[in-house]
Amino acid sequence: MEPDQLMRVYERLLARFGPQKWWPARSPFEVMVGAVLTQNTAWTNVEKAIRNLRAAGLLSARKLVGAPRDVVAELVRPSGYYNVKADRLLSFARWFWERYGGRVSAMRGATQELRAELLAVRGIGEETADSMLLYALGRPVFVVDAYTRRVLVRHGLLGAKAPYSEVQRFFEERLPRDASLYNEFHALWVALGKDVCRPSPRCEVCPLRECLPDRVCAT
DNA sequence: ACCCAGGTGGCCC
DNA sequence: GGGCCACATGGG
Repeated sequence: MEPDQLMRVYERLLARFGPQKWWPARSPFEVMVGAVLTQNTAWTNVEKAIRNLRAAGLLSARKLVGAPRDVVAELVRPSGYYNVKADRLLSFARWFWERYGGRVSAMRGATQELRAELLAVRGIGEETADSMLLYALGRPVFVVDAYTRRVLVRHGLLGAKAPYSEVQRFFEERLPRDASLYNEFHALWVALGKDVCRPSPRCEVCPLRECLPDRVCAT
């Protein structure tokens, strides 16, 4: 696909779904907490967990590091995998506190260096790291998730087993390196995945058809 | 009673 | 280095 073609897809999605206003959060730290909690989980459940953490006053690295594991687990219970996620939140909070004093403004390094640091934290994989970089730090990193894959694979634009880095490159090598664009584009792609490009698809109304006349949705 | 949701790490071969 | 598996709640 040509770069200008992908930009037209973006315009079409924006016209269809409107601005998505991601990431819904009150602070960059809350974005990072949400990025962990939303792993394979519906966002509505994450909202409940974040409300619990806020009510307990734990939405800062300083407070979170001092919280007992079982207390955190109980608070994040609505988001599922609550034992796993309590450990992941605490390992992230410990790293963030010790490495950066719990201050997002201290994360000034090169994007790829920061990415490597994040990936070294237990419970932070590629999507979570990239979500933090883009939505908490405003770095131009395109986020890849299950929706992104599904839409691309269905339209035959990528193989089903394409690794994360390849899916990411698909967007980054065709788009200007612009964090605002990546922000909105990823969110719109999720909107598309939730709407017509569901597991049980309604491809007859897929807005991509107008931009990709040579592509036929596979399912 | 199913299926799905803004993944990740461990273990196996 | 890929293929399974556990992890768990809440909504359709």
